[in-house]
Amino acid sequence: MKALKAVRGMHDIQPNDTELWRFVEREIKAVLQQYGYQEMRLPLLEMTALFQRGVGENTDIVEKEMYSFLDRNGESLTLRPELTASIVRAGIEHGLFYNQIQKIWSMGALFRYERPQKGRSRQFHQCSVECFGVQSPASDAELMMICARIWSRLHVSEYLKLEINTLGSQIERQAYRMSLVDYLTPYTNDLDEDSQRRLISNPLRILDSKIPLTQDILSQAPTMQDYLGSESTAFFEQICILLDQRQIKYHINPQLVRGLDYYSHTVFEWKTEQLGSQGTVCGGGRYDGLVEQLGGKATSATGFAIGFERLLLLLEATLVKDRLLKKEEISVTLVISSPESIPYSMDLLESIRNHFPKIEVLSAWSGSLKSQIKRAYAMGSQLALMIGDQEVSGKTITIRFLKEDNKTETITKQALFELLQNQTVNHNNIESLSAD
RNA sequence: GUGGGCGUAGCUCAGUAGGUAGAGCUCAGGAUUGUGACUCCUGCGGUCGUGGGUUCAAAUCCCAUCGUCCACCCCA
Repeated sequence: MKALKAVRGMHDIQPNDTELWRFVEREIKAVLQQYGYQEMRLPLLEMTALFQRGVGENTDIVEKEMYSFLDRNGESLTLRPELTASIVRAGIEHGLFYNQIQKIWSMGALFRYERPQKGRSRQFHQCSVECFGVQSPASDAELMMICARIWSRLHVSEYLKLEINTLGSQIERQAYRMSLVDYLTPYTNDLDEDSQRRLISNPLRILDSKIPLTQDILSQAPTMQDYLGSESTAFFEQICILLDQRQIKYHINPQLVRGLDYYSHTVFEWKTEQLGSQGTVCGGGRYDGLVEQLGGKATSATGFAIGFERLLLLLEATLVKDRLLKKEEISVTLVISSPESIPYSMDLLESIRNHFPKIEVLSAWSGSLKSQIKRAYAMGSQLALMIGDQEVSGKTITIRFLKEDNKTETITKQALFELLQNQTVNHNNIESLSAD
């Protein structure tokens, strides 16, 4: 029989790692709430046409990376390769964009059929943040500030660099695109294979080619800036002013293009050097045309997406992870000397759980005394509750303070509860102090 | 889709003139008759990724295949 394994490129997140995931999710949500964003939860499956129209027919995502299949009724469905299209679809469907400002986030699993490598898997997770109905550049700048605040809370600011660029309006972009094609066409044979292909399908993408010869040719090419109108220029400058004012450092990268078709005006990426070639942890920009393109009325929109796997890799690579995850719960571990102690102990533990919902109450119910004690230390408990025949018959508990010189004493259940009460109070005080 | 590295115990890995598998860690039990960490002893644990081939004999050589990692590509 063939061994059952996870599908290629789809990874289990194991118990050791979920704590970090939950921590990061919690921090991101907290920041988003500060800015008035609300959560939306969406289906994993959408009609294939949504992504064809939303993401763009000649993007790599649509051309070769989608998990598409026919439903039983013959309709083509696709596992979502990104969140923005789904959010826009849902917004249109429920009339959320009708003369309203909507600030929405969503997070979850996405699917792209790609060759797995570091920072890239076939099922991965993003948090996508979108602001609809605000045409001011303040909206673009604010999104970058949200990101900066998240990095700060996660202590990774120093590892992430912001790059920004503007693609101009649709019309300006098209004019530039034509002139770029005109410029490059005579050099077609000198371009690398991929760039030759993109000359037809998506010429702007050639700008961020890594091939030296292609970059040589591009050095004399017309630039986007030559085609920006005064409005677009002012819009971009306003964003820079706002970032400067808040002392958020950025680098203007004229080669920054981004692969999805729907962007216009602002595009930005947060990159790190720590993760090898997949260093973009967060990317976003303005996509004023998307709502209309998907059948809604024209609506300004900006947004970004954070890649969870890459963010977590960064936390691990920089060892920030170890600082973030300090165990804060009060924890006690039961140690019994024989199975005869089980009924008395079970009753005690359930009683503790009733009175102290926040305390972690652990038990192995088996193994030698030695191994149970070892486990109590390993789990980080403050207290071991040791129960044997003497405790059962005397209705007492022998406690051992695992964090303070292993002091041991035998006390009544009531005394134990008072002790736990005090510990909980002290613990809460410490917590509220450190929160300031 | 293209190229390269790697798949041996739960984990990290040794095993390179082909001779039917080892270590450390972890875990369990004991030395210590009711109390972790050090030390010592014992034990659990492997169809050597999978399938073919060469050979008296394959973890080792050959082929295929799958997975993984890194890079290209692309993006988060």
